[in-house]
Amino acid sequence: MQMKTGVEQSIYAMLLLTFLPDKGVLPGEFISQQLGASPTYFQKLLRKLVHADLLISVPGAKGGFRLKASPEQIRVFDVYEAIEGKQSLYASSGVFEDLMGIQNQNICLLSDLMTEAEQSWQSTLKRETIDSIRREIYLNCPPDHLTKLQSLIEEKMIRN
Amino acid sequence: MQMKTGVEQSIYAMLLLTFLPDKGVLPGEFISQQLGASPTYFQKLLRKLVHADLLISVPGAKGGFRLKASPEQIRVFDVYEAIEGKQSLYASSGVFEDLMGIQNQNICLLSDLMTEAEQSWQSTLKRETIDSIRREIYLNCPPDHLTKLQSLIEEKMIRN
DNA sequence: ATAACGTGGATAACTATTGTCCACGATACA
DNA sequence: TGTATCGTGGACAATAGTTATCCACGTTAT
Repeated sequence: MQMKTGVEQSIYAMLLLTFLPDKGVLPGEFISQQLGASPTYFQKLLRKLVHADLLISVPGAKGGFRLKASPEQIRVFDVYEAIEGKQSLYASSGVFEDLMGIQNQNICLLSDLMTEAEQSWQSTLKRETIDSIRREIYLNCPPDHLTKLQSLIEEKMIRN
Repeated sequence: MQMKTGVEQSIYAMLLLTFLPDKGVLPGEFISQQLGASPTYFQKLLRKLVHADLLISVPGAKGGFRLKASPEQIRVFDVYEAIEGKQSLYASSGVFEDLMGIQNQNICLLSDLMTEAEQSWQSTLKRETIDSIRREIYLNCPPDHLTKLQSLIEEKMIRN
């Protein structure tokens, strides 16, 4: 199994949007260009993020996307869940439970273990936020790159 | 993303094989029947388990499969890895690193976090073994079901 | 010899993911 | 009020990954 590439792209999109000043907005096509993603499919990802209440979309000319909450409040997990959905990594088929005659009991053998494993995975993703990644960028990124990107965004963004 | 159903089936197969007495062997078709899996595809899973050194296969008439190591030595993770392969859940595309001008450095922003999350997930799967699940079965399974299954296996198995 | 079993490759069916297209509604601006 | 720009949602196509089938082959017990 592999995580969808959309999760990575979405997290990067969120990161790009942290560069936006208040009330600024970035068109979806510009974001997808920066990430080298297919524009039309990327719009679908953005809509998922809007549905998950992570982004606000502004329709019409001078429209675009903006973070709904502050970067500190957006966990990496929230983005993950918005794209991947809420289904768990493991779904018991129930065949073995049948074989063992423990259909209706709550001893799930594997399920418990898998659930615990998935919670470990998720808890790591819940610990870090978009802001904590952004801070790492500020620390490790060459300053000239940062300012270049900043000015590119200010050029392409739209104020309302 | 979803875990392959083959992982679940493989773990159940390993559990079934713990019922085998020493030097006994179970044909692949019998195992797949018990698990309600497609016989031909299930053989492929069994071969993966053989390649991963978890099972021993005996060819020829009276052939079949048997655990290679004792159940205490086989971690759930080993089965998971045998079926899913060693590729990690997340593979960085590198686009964002390019955008930020940090291509060659080892600050990986997301990668570190994802790696850590995956290790959490894996460590849970490394903690439990086929034997620890088998013990749970012995504790929670109705004794008559257990003896019925045991005698079915003794009937279908092949001694060498 | 022959029947029963595992092996590995080729290939097909199925499913999920990714990508495209288009008609539509909303908004800014001339 | 018209037009250009943008997001929306649905239908659909392309691609990739997973599951399933088939077959010719090697091995072993009888």
